[in-house]
Amino acid sequence: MGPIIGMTPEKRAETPGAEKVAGLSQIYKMGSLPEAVDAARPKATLVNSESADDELTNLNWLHESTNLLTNFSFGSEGLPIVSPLYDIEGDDVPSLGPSCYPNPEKKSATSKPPYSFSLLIYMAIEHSPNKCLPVKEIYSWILNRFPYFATAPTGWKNSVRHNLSLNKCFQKVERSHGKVNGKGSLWCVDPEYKPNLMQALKKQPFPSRSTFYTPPASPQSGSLSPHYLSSVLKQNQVRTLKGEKPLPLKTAVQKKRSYSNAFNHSSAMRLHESDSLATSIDPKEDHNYSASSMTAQRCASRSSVSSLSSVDEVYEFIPKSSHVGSDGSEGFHSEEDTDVDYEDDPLGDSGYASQACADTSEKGQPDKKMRKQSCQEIDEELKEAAGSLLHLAGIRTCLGSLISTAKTQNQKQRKK
DNA sequence: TGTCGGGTAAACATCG
DNA sequence: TCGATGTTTACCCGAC
Repeated sequence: MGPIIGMTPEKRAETPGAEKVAGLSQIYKMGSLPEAVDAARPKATLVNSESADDELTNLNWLHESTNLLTNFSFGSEGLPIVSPLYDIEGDDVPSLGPSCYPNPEKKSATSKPPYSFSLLIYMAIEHSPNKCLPVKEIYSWILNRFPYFATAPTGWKNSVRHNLSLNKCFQKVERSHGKVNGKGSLWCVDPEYKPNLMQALKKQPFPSRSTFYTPPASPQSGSLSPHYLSSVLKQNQVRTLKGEKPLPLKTAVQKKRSYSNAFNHSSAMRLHESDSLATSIDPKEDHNYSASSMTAQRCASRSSVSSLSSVDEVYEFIPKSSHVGSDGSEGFHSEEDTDVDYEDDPLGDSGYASQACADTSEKGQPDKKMRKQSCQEIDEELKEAAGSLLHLAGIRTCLGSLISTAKTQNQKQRKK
């Protein structure tokens, strides 16, 4: 892969510990890091991870959805945004999968991932809710995602530590004193080097689904296919124009919750995409908000157990056997699958409100009134959410046009 | 051919 | 004392 700018081994010249921590303190204005990261996030995006998924009024999913929608249209620096997701999503989206890997399906799950240790660490850290992980959890993340390392010689852990120590991209943060988190420090990605890492990540070929093992999150997690979401969005735009009530998107979201863990969890490119988008809008923008917090929100929103700090805990929550689909694909769910699941269990965990309303009314439950009332309340919230989505979509559109206008002007100025 | 990034191994120190 | 963690050094390899 290409060189990562600024990754020269100069850390030894730095005084370990104090300066780095101080540096991060400046970045995060922190006491202990998780709190500080939270504090660094804009209030509007602050999420109680425990309730994020349950709260119907929570609009993180809108952030995510609009991000996804936008990411389909453009990437940063004119680079096409491509993703292993595309390989999964179907024919209607560009796919680089097969061309990146000859016979990707034959690529063993135990084959070496095409990412450098720096990138693996980066992905692991970025994938964590707090954007910082202890070494042990970095190991776990890598192990979970790349089974190759389960059978690989133990030296890889040394390499991970070596990278953490050597790479300027990674900063060590002392754990907060109040917590008993075991020994060792937390490792974070230096925001200054994020673009470099992103650049390096972009240059990576996409691993096959088997190489990049993607454990699904909790059943409650998941995001939407851009196509599905955009279709609902379009419908709602039409409905709004007609003066009709928008479709309860949140309901649709919940219905589709388990739609695609791959979509939700292909962290490499999801990081990629979100960061690309963020930097494409304004490279000077606070990384914590534009990239990290968005990813963090996804981590928070994608899983009801995301309040657990450990990815281990999250992944252990779901048995690995469930990752393998009937078609042999690992950790990926087709839309059809989840639809079937949904039909099998329309209420399920998804809390599909309208369906619940219909069911309860049909069955003539004694507390009809109560249920009807709660259904109405839920619908109100759903309307609100739908409205917000439309609003955000509008903002995105405006931003998109502004960016393109700016680019055009920039090009014109350059020509002059 | 030299440089650089990446991978690996190893030694050593520190800490819980 | 032991194991995990962190740092440093050295060497090799491949890409450019």
